[in-house]
Amino acid sequence: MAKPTESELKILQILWERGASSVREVHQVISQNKESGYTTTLKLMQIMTEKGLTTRDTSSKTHIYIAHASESNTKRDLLQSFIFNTFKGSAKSLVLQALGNEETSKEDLDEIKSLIRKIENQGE
Amino acid sequence: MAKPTESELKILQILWERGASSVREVHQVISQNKESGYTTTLKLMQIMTEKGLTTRDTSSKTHIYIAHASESNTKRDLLQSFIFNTFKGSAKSLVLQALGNEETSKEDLDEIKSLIRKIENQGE
DNA sequence: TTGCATATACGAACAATTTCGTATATCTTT
DNA sequence: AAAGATATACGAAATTGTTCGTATATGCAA
Repeated sequence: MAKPTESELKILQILWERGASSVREVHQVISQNKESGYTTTLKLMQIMTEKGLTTRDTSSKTHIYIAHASESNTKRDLLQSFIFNTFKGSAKSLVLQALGNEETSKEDLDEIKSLIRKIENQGE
Repeated sequence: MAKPTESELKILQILWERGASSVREVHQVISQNKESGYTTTLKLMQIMTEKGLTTRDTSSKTHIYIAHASESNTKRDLLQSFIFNTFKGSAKSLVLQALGNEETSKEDLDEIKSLIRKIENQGE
């Protein structure tokens, strides 16, 4: 699956969240944060379909688009290459930086600890 | 500080690691992984200087470049916007994904746990 | 059935990034 | 001092991504 650009990712996120949607629906969500033309969104979604990032149902006048790239795979790949480019491939560096930077709530920390425990116990 | 592009980041990483370097030195490192012309690297480093990402000592024929963007700030900013774009701003999601994806060594997990403990004790 | 609202198709402008060729200056060696 | 090696400067092509205008088709309402 091709790596989505930043704009394409935004559209994928909307499709993942809303499920199958028309261009107008997607464009409405985008317009909430950013001024942009309707045909810009249309064109992007057409390109995404060419790339295989989305598929669409063209049986009625209003085409309905569906994310074809899965959320988990896409995020995994993007994270992978981000770690490679920015942290020389070290997931640990990334995690330490991320936890160090932000205010992380007690609940979030608990969740992370719980995952670590699970990983640690896998070898048994 | 302007956000570096992917190529610029690669150069910054080299400067962070090697310290002050000439264009040729940087280009030699880049050439190990990827075929590319010398003047390409030169041009990039000139642009980076315009942007303020690097400074240079032009007192001798061979200019010596120095990273001006700090490693920690740059990585923090890049991580910030990556989390925003890809994980809707949730550092927790990113960490869970990163730990889930990769084989993380026992030592790395210990280090992460230790940081978590430190964060947890900060409020006391 | 005519006209208005709304859709898609598609070329092309624009912008940002990357790449490189060529001109020219500066050392170093003979 | 001349020649060769090595540097920078800089314009511009090539590439990739984003944005939009305009043409045209389709459905709906009066």
